[in-house]
Amino acid sequence: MTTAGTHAGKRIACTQCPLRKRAVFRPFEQDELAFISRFKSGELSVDQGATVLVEGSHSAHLYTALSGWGFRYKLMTDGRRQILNYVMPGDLIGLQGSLMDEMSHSVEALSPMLLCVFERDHLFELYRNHPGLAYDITWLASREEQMLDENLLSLGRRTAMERAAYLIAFIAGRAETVGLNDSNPPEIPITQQHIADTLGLSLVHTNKTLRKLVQRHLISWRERGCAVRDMQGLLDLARWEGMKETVRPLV
Amino acid sequence: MTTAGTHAGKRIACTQCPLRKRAVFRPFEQDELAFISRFKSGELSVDQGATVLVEGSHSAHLYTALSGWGFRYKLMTDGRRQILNYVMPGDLIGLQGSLMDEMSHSVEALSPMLLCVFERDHLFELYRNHPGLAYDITWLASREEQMLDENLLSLGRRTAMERAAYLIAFIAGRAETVGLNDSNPPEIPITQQHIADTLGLSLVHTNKTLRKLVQRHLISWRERGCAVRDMQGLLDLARWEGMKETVRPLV
DNA sequence: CGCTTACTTGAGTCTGGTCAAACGGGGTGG
DNA sequence: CCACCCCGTTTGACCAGACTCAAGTAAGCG
Repeated sequence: MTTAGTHAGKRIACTQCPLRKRAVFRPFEQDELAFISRFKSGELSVDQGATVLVEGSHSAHLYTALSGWGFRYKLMTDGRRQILNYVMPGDLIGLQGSLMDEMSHSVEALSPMLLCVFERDHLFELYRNHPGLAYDITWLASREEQMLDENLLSLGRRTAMERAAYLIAFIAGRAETVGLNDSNPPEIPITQQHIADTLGLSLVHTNKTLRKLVQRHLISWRERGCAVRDMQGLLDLARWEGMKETVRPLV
Repeated sequence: MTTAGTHAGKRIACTQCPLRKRAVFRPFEQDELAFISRFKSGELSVDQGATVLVEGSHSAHLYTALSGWGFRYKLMTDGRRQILNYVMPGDLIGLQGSLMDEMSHSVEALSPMLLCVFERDHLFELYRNHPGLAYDITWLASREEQMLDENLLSLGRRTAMERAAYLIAFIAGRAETVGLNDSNPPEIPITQQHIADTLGLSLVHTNKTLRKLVQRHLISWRERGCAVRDMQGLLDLARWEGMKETVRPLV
């Protein structure tokens, strides 16, 4: 819940960024890369469980996840927690804190994470001098909105089983496109409590639901890890078409 | 469900826009207004119940609501409907259709609506020549995200009563800041089915829940209309702080 | 070895869902 | 003018999915 991370100078130059080599990310122009490189003020490395951004704060930074897993969530005053979405490499976080006065959600690391740090003060300069990048940022915000719409549909209209199937297919699908499959089979480093807090279900009922998915050979579960065994089965069960992941920008 | 609307030339010049006079909207520079005026390609007037944008389409337009009420929603193939958010004057809609390949949700009018029409093809020009406006568009997208986060928390973690209270307070609060209170007391032109589809509840249970809110004198209800009678009571019941509505751009 | 974290499982309860029916007002065709 | 219908709302009876409470297991760690 607490814990910090280590700031460090730039270790990786943006031009060398390994993430950028992936096919999902659109190729950037030379001058765009140069600007981003200047825009980048450092790297932040955080431990599993560390809080990267906190609700209510007015963060001076904007981050792009480079590696690892995290999640965005909100808390109610009485402690109820709702996980809003998961953070994976290539995702931009903290935009709200930069644009509006303060963050309206928190972000926590699910695994060790490496983040690229940008100064919010330079954001407007980006808008002024690099319309293409500005457009990209809007595009990323719009994509986040799309994911939230999808999650909202799920919470509102799917049954527990459908929701669980949807969620796991959703996370696994995203993870795959950004190469979060270090282990084989690729595993999602998550706790049943996280799933419960995402689906809007109790821990106990989540457990029973996941158990059924395991029995149907759709997924497998081991402590703090979930792996997809039958993606199509999950999609069918959730009555979901899957996300159309298109080429996208990496700021 | 079907129905069209009438396109019309510009009736109102952006400089004369009555919405813009409201205190919630930040004052624009002369040149910004001039650009927006050129960017605006017309007005669209739609009837109650008309579909403004449809999921899966690749719209050539982008709209700003000028007057009236609407809502964004998604459908599952088997007909389940989830309302994602409500559209009120000043809201920008159709951005997804402009940035991404296609809309991932539909928009329907709850009342007659007047919309300002922009050409998606000119959007990039806006980014190129008016970084301030580009920034504003991102800001609006970010605000939408904030509202979705809030709705997600509600669906996931609030009880039926809390959800209903939250929703009505949320809508009424937003409506007030943009002056959607033609009638007195201001009424939300909505059906219990809409509420149910927003809250993720059945129609029957929604009815019973609303009935309780009426009995507690928190709201009043008449056919197709809901009015807040005790805003603080609703906020307390929902354990919600309300939205901090700050000055915002109107594109 | 004892403690903690994460996952399991069972029993009983309750919130919210489904089914069915009815009401009231507005509109329409006869 | 009246009968009829439709839409939105209301209510009751019954059912089930999800919640809470309570325990227990298994793995990891100091």
